[in-house]
Amino acid sequence: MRNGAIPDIVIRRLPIYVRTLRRLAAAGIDSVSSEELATHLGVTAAQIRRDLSFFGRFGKQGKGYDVRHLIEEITRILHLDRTWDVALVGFGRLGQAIAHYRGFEEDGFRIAAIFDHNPDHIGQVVNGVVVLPDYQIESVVRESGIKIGIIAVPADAAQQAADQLIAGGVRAILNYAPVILRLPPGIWMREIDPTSALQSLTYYLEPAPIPDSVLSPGSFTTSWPGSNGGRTPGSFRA
Amino acid sequence: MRNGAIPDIVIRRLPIYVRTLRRLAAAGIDSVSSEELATHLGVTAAQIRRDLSFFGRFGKQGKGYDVRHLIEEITRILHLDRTWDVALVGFGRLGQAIAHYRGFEEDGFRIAAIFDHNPDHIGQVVNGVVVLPDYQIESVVRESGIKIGIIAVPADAAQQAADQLIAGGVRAILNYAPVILRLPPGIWMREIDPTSALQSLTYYLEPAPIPDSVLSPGSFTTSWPGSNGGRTPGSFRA
DNA sequence: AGGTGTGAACGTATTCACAGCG
DNA sequence: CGCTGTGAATACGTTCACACCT
Repeated sequence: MRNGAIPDIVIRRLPIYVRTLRRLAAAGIDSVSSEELATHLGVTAAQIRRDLSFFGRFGKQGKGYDVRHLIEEITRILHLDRTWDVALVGFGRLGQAIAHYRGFEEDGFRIAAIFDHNPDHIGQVVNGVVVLPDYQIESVVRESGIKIGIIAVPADAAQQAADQLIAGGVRAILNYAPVILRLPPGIWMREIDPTSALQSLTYYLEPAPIPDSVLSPGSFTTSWPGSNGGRTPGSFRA
Repeated sequence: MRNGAIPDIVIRRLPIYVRTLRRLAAAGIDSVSSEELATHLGVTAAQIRRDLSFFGRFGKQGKGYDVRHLIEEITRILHLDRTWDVALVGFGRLGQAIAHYRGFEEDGFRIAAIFDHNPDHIGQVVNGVVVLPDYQIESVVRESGIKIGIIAVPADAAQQAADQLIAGGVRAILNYAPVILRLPPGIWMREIDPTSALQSLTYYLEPAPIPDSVLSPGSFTTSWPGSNGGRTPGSFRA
């Protein structure tokens, strides 16, 4: 069991561990070794053992980890043993898609407030939540004790949305806008940026379209080596 | 100018550099020092200089970088000086949101083929593109020479979607499904995973809702220190 | 002077390899 | 014996600091 600050990169892997462990549990598996779990995750066994060792000693020597127990532990570490209210700013196409997405709810996040600038959107109702004008962000967020915000507004409105959320007491932000947000210390943020993901992937593609000649689909579709075979970054690094 | 393989993490930063440089260009700025650019980006000047040095010597001593020229160079490095056709698999709520998203188009990506399993979706038309049955993925992707795929299907269908895309010649995948894809060597992938982003953010929040007493909003909303002040990970690390 | 490009130093993350426990 | 937990070794990424160029 380590002490001191835990690296953020370790924290970011924990949700994936939980997700995988849940699938194992659902498949009726109640014990895994770090080696088995590593295979499912596409990482090394040493990494899993080291990551978990930051928080405690959850394994049994010679046996492995109890799946259900490990799920509970990580769930507790991440504070996922409760439902979190979230404020969504932006109810354009993207915001509406997010508001209707059932996945968040299943994983313990509830969109408890929605804000937009456009009068046409204000007053609409999603899952019992009314879209409010954006000038109410600070007060509503503070009064409802919301600590998590999702930003789904155009780039030029994102910084202001962040400022208002933070003024209302939000301390964690999921940002879908393609801008770099300036955040005060103590505020945590993750970015969702599909466009730059695509724009970095093209680096690895041939500049010109290949004149569909020698396209050998053999050897490919079959099974294949462990995690990180031929220099494609594994699931996590990406 | 370095040689050999360039770290993927450097590649992933380049699109953000371009985005920021474009904003500067639009603001009529035609020259920046690494220091100025670093301020805009929330990273260190040394990192920018080092990153760029992997590809060439684009700066002028005592002057900085020519904005327009640097945009061109990075655009060329990333192969963004053309339009890329993309295959979208999945036309449920998420897939439809992606299909309608104008942002990709603006940045040089064209959704040129759409596939789904659900007969109700097949035959629908978006921007002149017909939704095709998923068993046609491999052949259509191969015949149209598409190298980039977007996966927006449920978790349990994602691996098969990936396999079919790859069988058709796709070499880069943007995966929205919450599963770890097994990919053969030579295939590149990025994940879009809002749920686990949220689930890792909650680690940093108090487990119990704070009884809204001392919520000092002072000192906050104002301006603040350089990039990475008080231990919130900067824009990039996140 | 002003700012790049880069060796060297540093810090962080991953992997090795094994002592020790059940 | 099998597998964890962890020091030690290694690999990787970032930052420092300065020679050098314009």
